[in-house]
Amino acid sequence: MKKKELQGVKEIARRANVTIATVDRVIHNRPGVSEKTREKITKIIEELNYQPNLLARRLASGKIIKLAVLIPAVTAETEFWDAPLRGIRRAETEISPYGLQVSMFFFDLNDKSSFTAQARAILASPVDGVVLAPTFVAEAQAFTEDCNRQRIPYVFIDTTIPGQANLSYIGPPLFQSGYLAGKLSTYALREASQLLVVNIATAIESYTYQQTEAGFRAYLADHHLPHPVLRVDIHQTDEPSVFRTLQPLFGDSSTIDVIFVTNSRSFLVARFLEKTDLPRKPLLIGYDLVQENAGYLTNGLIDFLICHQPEDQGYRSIMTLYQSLVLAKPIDKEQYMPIDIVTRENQAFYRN
Amino acid sequence: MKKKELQGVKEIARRANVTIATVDRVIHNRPGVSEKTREKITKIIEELNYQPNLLARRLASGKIIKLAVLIPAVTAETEFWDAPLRGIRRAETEISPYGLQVSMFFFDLNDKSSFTAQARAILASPVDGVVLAPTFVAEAQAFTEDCNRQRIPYVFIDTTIPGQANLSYIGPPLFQSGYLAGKLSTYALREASQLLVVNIATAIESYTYQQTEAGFRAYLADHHLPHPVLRVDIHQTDEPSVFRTLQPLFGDSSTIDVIFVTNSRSFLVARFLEKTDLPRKPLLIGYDLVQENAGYLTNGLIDFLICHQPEDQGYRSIMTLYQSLVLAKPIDKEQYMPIDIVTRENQAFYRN
DNA sequence: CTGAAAGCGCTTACAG
DNA sequence: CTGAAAGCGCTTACAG
Repeated sequence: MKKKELQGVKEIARRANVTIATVDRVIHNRPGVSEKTREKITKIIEELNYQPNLLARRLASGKIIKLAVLIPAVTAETEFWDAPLRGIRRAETEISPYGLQVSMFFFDLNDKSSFTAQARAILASPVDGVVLAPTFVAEAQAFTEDCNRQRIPYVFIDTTIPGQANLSYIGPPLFQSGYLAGKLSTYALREASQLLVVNIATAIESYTYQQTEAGFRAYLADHHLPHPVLRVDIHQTDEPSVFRTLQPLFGDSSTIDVIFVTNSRSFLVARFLEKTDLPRKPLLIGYDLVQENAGYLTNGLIDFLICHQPEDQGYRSIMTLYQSLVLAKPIDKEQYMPIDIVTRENQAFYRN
Repeated sequence: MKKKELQGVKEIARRANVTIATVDRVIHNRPGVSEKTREKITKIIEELNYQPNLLARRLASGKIIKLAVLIPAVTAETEFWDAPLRGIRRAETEISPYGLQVSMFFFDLNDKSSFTAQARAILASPVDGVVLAPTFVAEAQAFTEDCNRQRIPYVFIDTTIPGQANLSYIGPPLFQSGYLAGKLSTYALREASQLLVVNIATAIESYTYQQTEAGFRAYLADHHLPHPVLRVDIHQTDEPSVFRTLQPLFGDSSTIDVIFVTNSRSFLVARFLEKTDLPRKPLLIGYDLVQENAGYLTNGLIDFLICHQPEDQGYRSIMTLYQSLVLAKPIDKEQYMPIDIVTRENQAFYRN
């Protein structure tokens, strides 16, 4: 009577007096097992506190899990998206040995129809999970409805749409991010100061900008700061458009001491400041350590960049699907990124 | 003639007209293979751009890889170490399915001999890799020499010793961290201001404090700020000792407008400020979002906490060994953490 | 409803 | 110096 110490399904099978095939059926809730043996096996599984060996599982099932990613293409103007892309690639190399595969689909931030076309391409072939930036609200909703119908889980990255069935949102806490910008503003406030909020984007209606600005104003209100807040929306992202809009605001008697740019295009404002002769440089707060911003941070025209670890956002978006699909872990619906303050002094060590 | 598409070692073996055992020998550079077949197999491996299946490898070799961690015990006074510990635990659960095992060894920050005793305990049983905080220089060196001799790789966390054979250092860039503190100081500087650097620790001689203070002073020098910098070393970390030392510095005519505490014990200074009636609260800059500091950040007695993602330091230390030992990846000798600025406004989202 | 067998891509003795 | 075989802990048809 030698009882070898068996492991896993074998040990369960031995104790239950069945074969491992039956054990496997119970583990995966597959039909074709009598209630009696199902109960017996379930009990043993609990007794043993059985944890499946994931390596063996992935090795045995030849299946490849397919993930798709739908984000803006990286251009000179939208360099921001390079960082999430890097994070996605890093996650991919990390999990590809375990039988996962990631396909990229890029859309044009200036063209809603490109989003729809790419979304369609994703659903044209089999896919087990999706990461997307739901920049265009209506188009994104049409897509997620299809996903819901086909029971394909999806994760929002960088932007969110409230009230969706997304597995998770991975991105900044927008309101609080603007709130911090409000705080940073105070370092430059004098009695007569005015503040200026600048939105430079083609999709100004975005939930993102509203939330961010609301947070910014909330800080000032909470601290009873009476300084007026101006705001300009610049719909075209080219340099002439930006200059044309800003010039009238910075006359000789301008008291704008703080400029808050609500996205990564603060370098356009810095460029304006660079070419304009002002008696006193306003404090300039922007978003994201993209290359052009980095230069202006170094030379002092931009004072603060608020960042939300874009590389990590990309990484986490993939890993979240991995954890849900492969490890069956529960997932937090909101995964807020930290609100990082990047200055000239710490920028070299920032993980972008 | 049906040629099935074989994978991995099988395909290599088929092409080389040998068995997979021989292929395995070549892959692992084991002896007992004729030069001729070794060459033939090596060539095929290159042609195929063969990537071993790590799952299969770990599954087949029953071996368990053992890691040991040597860090300070978490106490009320050294709560900082709770965060790296959490990161280590997170990494452990992530990699334990792949046959890794982590053992913890804690030493007492007030007792060098406890470090040595724990170091000895680590080497008493088989171990494949070590993470350690080399707080006590001489003791740590004695230990790492043993590791060198036994060819056990080790990673430094949070603190480093220059010129060692450590696989990697994972922690803050100290000088630059102090430099940033210098920058933050300037928000409170008036013409007559003095600045105060406070070291509160039992091991004042540490390389860490020297570097940090050097960076702090360097910022002021680089920007031609003529304000005097005082410095006090407080060797005992109890409240009375701290109060006794600080009191004389904050007389009625004190012009100290900035206090920079070089480690996580800024809450002790905050407590002093809380109980002392000063005409004008100095700007207080400290390190690490430990609980006691968090409270003073919220109520405004501490203005800035500089943090270096301690949880992530722990996580990375283990993952670095994993990547080296299991995936045979090359490792950066310096893995500098970002220099994060935590304020009342963004503290809720900080990943500590 | 249950089982016997092959196989995932490797490693590990052991035999010759 | 090389090979034949068993096995790691699972999954997947297929048979009954």
